[in-house]
Order: sequence, then C-alpha cells, then structure tokens
Amino acid sequence: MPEPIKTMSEPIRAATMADVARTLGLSHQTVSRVLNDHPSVRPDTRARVLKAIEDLGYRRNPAARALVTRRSQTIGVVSFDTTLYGPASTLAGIEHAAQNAGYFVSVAIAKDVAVETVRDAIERLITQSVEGIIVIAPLFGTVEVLPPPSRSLPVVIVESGSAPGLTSVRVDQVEGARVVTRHLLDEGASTVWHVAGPANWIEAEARVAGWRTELERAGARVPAVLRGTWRPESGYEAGRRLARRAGVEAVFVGNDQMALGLLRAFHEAGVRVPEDVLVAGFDDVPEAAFYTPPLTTVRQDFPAVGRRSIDLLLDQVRPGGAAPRQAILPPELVVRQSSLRP
Amino acid sequence: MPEPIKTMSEPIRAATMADVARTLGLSHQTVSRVLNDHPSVRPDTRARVLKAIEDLGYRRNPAARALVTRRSQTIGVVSFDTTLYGPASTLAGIEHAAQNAGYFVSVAIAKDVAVETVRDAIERLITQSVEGIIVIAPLFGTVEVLPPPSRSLPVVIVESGSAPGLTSVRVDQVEGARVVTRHLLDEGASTVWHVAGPANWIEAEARVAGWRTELERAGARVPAVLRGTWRPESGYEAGRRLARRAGVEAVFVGNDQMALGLLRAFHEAGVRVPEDVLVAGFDDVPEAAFYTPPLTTVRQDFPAVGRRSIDLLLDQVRPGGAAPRQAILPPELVVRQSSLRP
DNA sequence: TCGCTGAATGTTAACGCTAACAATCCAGGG
DNA sequence: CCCTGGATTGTTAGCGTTAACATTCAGCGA
Repeated sequence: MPEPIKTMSEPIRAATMADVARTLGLSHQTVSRVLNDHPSVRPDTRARVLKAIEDLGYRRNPAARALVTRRSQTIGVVSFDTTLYGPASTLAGIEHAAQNAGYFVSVAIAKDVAVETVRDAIERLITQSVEGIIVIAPLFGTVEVLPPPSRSLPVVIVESGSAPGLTSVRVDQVEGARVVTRHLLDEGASTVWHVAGPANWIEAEARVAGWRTELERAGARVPAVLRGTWRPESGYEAGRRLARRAGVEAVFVGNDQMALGLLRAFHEAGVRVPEDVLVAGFDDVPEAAFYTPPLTTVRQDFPAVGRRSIDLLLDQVRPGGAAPRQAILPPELVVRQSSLRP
Repeated sequence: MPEPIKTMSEPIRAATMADVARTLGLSHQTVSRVLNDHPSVRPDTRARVLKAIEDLGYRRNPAARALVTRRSQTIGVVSFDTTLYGPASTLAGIEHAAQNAGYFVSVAIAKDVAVETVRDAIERLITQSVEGIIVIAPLFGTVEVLPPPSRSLPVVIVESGSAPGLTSVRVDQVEGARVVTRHLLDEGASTVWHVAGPANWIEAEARVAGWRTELERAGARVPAVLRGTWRPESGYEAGRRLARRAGVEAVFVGNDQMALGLLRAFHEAGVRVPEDVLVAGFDDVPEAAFYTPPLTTVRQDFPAVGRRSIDLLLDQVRPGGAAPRQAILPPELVVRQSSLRP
C-alpha cells in the first residue's frame, strides 16, 4: 500500500524571536542582537542562537522591523511600457543592484504616458512606504509631477532630462545623435533625414537636437523632422514616405524598432540600404545586428544606467544623504553595414 | 499645469491615525473605521475624518497594518531575463492585474537560470513576506525548488509545465507548435526542420514535441533538431548550417528572435524566403511583421497570461482559498509572408 | 579584599495599526 | 417615563521588532 503523502504540519503561526529565545532560555533581545550583528554577544551564544533559528525555521518579520526602524528596505520603480528594450533592461539593472545592496524592488508600471497615470503610480509606491523612487520618466511634464525630493523620499529620474535639484541618470542622447549624424555625413551623405520619436518624449527631442546641431555645424541642410511612435509601424510609415522622395541619402532613425520598420518599407519600395540610402538607428537592441542589413546604431548601456540609479538613490537614502547629482553616461556608436557606403 | 503630488513641509514625523483623530476630538479607532469602510460610522463623521486626513496629508502606515493583519498586500514575481519579450509582457500583465486587485508587486530577477539562483530569488521574496509568489519558471527543475505551496504561501508557475498539485498558467506550446508545423506542411513542404531553444527549457521541449507529433501524424520524415539559445546569434548559426544543406524546404524556429537570425543567415547565403525555404517563428514579437520577409509566427497572449496568473493566485490567497488549477491559453497562428509558398 | 569596569544579557517601552470588547447615546415600545 | 437594543464611538490589548536603559557577572588593579 502506498504511503500517504507527507504534509508539512503547517504551524499555526510562524516562529517569533521570542520563540527562538525561549528554546534557549534567552531573551528575545539577544536573538535580535545576533541578527543585527551586535558586537557584544558571546560567540557560543551566537552559535546557539543561529542553530535554534535554523531549527525552528525562524524568519524575521519585516513588517515589525519596518514599523520600528521606519525603513522598508524597499525601493520603488515607476516605469512605462516595460516591453520596450530600454526600460526592461534598465529595470533588470536596477533590480540587480538593489539586490546587492539588500533592497527589495517594487514596481509600478504606468500603462500609458498620461501625467495622471504617472502620478497614480508614484502615489501607490509612496503608499507602500518605499524608501526611495526611481522614475523611468521619459516624458516632458513627468518631472513636474514628482513629489519634491526630500530627505525622507529621495527620487532619481532616469532617461529624462536633468532638472535642477533632482538626481538624474541618463545616457547622453544629444551626443549619441551627434555622433551618428556625423558618421552618416562622413560616409558621404550631403545631409541626413531624421525619424524622431514622439515630441513629448525628452529623449526624442534630445536626439533631434543632437542631429540638428551636427547638421548645422557641418553646414548641411536640415530637412523636416518625421515623427514616429517608437514602434516599427511608424518607422514603416516614415520609410514609405521617404522612399517616395528623391534625393534622400541618409536617415537617422530615432530607435532601432522604427529603423526596422523603415528598412522594411525601403525594401518593399526597392530602395537599397546601404547602396541607395544609409540608415542608422538608436539603442542597439540585441536584434539590430541581424536586421537586413545589419543596423548601425548607438548603444546605450542600460544595465549601467540601472546600476547607477541605485547607487545615486542609495547615496541619498543612507544617513548623511548626499546632494542631488547628475550622472551622464556616454553612448557608443556601433557601425554595421546599414550605414557603410559600399 | 499638472499639480505636483502634495507633500507636507517635512514634518518631523508623518501624521498618524491618532493625530488625525486628535484634530477632531475623536478616537483613532474611528479613523481606522473610516479607512476600512466599517458600516457604523455616521456619514458626517466620515466626511470630517476624510477631510482631516486630506488636510494633514495622512497616509496609513503599511508596516503597522501588515504587522497586525499579517498581510503584506504584496505579491512576489520571480522572473528570468526580463529583456526577453515574453517575460517582460507577462510581468506587465501581472503588475496591471495586481494593481487592480489592490496588491503591490515585488520583483526578483534571477540573473541566470541556475536552480540556486531561483532558490535565492524565492527566498528573498519570502523574507519580504509576500502573500504569494508567481514564478516565471521556464526551466526543468525549477518546480522542484519551489517551496511546497501552502495556504500561507500560494505559488503560481507560469510558462512552465503543469505539475500536479501546483497552480499553473501557460499557453499551449504543443498545440502552437503543431499548428504551425501543420501550416508549413500544408504549404507544400515535405517535412519541416526545427531550431529549438535550450533543452532545459520546458517550452523548448514542448515545442519540439508538438512539432514532432505533427510530422509523425503526417507521415513526414523527422529531421534532427537544431539547438539554439533563444538569441538571434544562435538562430544565425542554425541558419548557416541549414543553408548549406540541400533539400531544406521549411524551418520552424523556436522563437522569433532566432528566426530573425536565421533569416539573416539565409539572406547572406542567397537562400530566398519564402521562395526557396518557408520559415516560421514563435511568440509574435511586435517586430515580427517587419522582418524581411514578414514572419509567420505563433502569437502568445502574454498580457493575458499575466492576468490569469494573478487571478489564480488571488483565488488562493483570499479566504477560502481555492484548489490548485491549471490554466491553458490557446496560441494563435499568425500567417505572414515568410511561410507562404509564392 | 573591595570596588570598578566593561562585556554580556535582560527588561521595558515604543512603533502605528486593527480587533475585541466596553461604553454611550438615542429612539421607540410598554 | 423607564427600559431595551441598535447605532456609534471609545478603550484596551496586542502584532514582532528594535532602542534605551537596567542588571548581572567576571576580572582586574589598588
């Protein structure tokens, strides 16, 4: 006959410090001291306590801890659409760094980019009493919604502009756009067209600015900006329009996804890349090297952005909180076939 | 201009229920009753309390609440690499659904797929006393690491196999693979090659199984499986090998990213898709429609997976916890140019 | 030998909230 | 006009932890 399935005998309630102490004839405070690495605990007492903790499967109650210490050991992250490559990688970097620092990460994803939605997300995190907030805040107007950063609730904004008095981390978008534009000019284009992201995105405008600056510096004509949504569909649309237009020699597309759509449209229209038109994107998603043709783009080190954000946030969270700072990370031009004049 | 979130001018310490009560000459318990929608509070008292709460900028202290109610209002999500499309969208779906249900989401991202790492991630969430855990657990062996699901800590596994006694949510991978294989055969291929994901991924094996089943059912020869890593690089490698091989009529690639790499390799080798070889992927990432050629694939409704996970988890979390259940969502074949015999 | 010192441990009081029980109030029936 | 009972509000006691202060004990120098 088969043995009955063994079941954990689910204790009525979890063990507490007092329970651990009782089995040893100690006070709960000694257990607390062991857990908090207090210096004056005899080594053998420490060992016995640790053993008892193990035996009873004791875990500290974070709520009780948070109640008395006033620290939740949790930081909140507000993000938009995490299916985009940038936010997703940034989040991963944040989580990793937070983990190393002994913090938990609570996320609030804003479904749309409305200011209201962001406010709600932040509100929810505050309700949860996070110790600090990282806002992946790519829109104009987002910064204004943020609670004024304070000692008690530091805020770091990521991939946004840098607002005075706010701590921010970002990749230098203007520089990235300049470098890639320069590269396209160097490859022989007399000017460069630009398919930008939505005008309410800070990064989109920064890339436009960098692109424009470089064209002007080179004395090149500045064509009208085409607007997209970051999504491949919009790149495709832009591509169709540009394919119909004569004299387009090079296109700098605001991100890789749109660049993919544009390549598709060019392909359908019989416009060859790079033979007829040079193309470059922005982000360096993992797929970019495998587009047809492989895409020249500007790499952003998102994991580093995540790490940096946590560093700066914790600097402020921890006693003697540091002053707000701006971290600007360098972009990296990655040249592939799509931009190389054959 | 949007109003910034209201912040007190940094009082020494945040207002408590007692503070709110005091300004009204009430007891803190009445305030608590208002906040918890207790029926017997006079309407005008309720209004006054609400007003005072507003005025003082009072917020409930979740730690104190959690301490006494023994509920953290938080659910934990363990995920691998969130830069992959599937996990990222699933996470977004989870967060959204959790939010609607009044729960917070805490994430633990496992950097690698080692069983140890997963165990750590789960451990961290338990330490945080989450009320339930959703594990995006795509690997064989992960299920074994999970704490035995109990009333006190329900677990839902996602995109994994279904283990008896565990609640799970997944898209029917076998069916998806069968349908797409069938489609390729219907398009005239005498057999279909398969580039699979890593053998330790449950989904990879399920897709292999579905593919094999359909080939056998059709009496077609079953070629050797090629192994990839889900990344475009590995699809590229597989593509190069298949391009050298004569008689390849159709390839079912385990995911869209690898399919992109394979398309690239075919392109470089002068193998035309769909003229020479039919190709299909799996997932339907947003870019798939813009690959060259547009990719036939199997769509998985990840947001729905996320929603479903939360539903099933909360069913168990809430009083009168339901029995474990399996939810299996249907996949959807999306036919595009890459698989259509011209 | 005595008292002093510091190490080790114990005791007590919050932290801010909810739950259980107690008290009060008012309307309506006898 | 008192009594009863439901509606409303108040009081008290934890929840499990850390911080502050108290106590104990051994060892050491005078």
